[in-house]
Amino acid sequence: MTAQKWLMKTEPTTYSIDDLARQGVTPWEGVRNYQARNFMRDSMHVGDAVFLYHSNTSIPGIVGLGEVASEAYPDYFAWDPDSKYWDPRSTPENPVWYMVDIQFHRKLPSVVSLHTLKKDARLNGMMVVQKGSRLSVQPVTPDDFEYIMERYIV
DNA sequence: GCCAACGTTGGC
DNA sequence: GCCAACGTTGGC
Repeated sequence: MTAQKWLMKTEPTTYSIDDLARQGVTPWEGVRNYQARNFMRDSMHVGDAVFLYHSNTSIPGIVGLGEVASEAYPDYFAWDPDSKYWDPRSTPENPVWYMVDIQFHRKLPSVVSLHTLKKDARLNGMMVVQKGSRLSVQPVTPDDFEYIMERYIV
């Protein structure tokens, strides 16, 4: 079975592709949605390829490539009252939220915009182009991933 | 800044 | 268990 592929959103004002480029690898903390958590905890594995996506910005779209660098482990930011990701329901004994480490591969020379993805009929099954799609961690089919790589990413 | 879509919460 | 109210996401 081939490795799963993913799309992970981030708001560039919070954590951008440039921040990731600088850090190289980072814990992907702050995911507070059960479906997204389940994908990370149950289906992600080291080595899975990731599209890094900027949301809530002038040109939303895929801005870089990365890789899952750890299996899921508890998001310890949830235990820190000083963190904006604090959630008192989560404890070290009973973690509610999980995260993975993400390894930077490269920043794209130009954004593969959401607009571009939406225009391409070949991609109209993709989760991110669906109206109202808010999931910040999404699976991408190997077909769609490969197609985007070949068609839009040199 | 607006607002549609969605997820969560809590009263009943 | 239903569903209205509320909060958040994120495109535009």
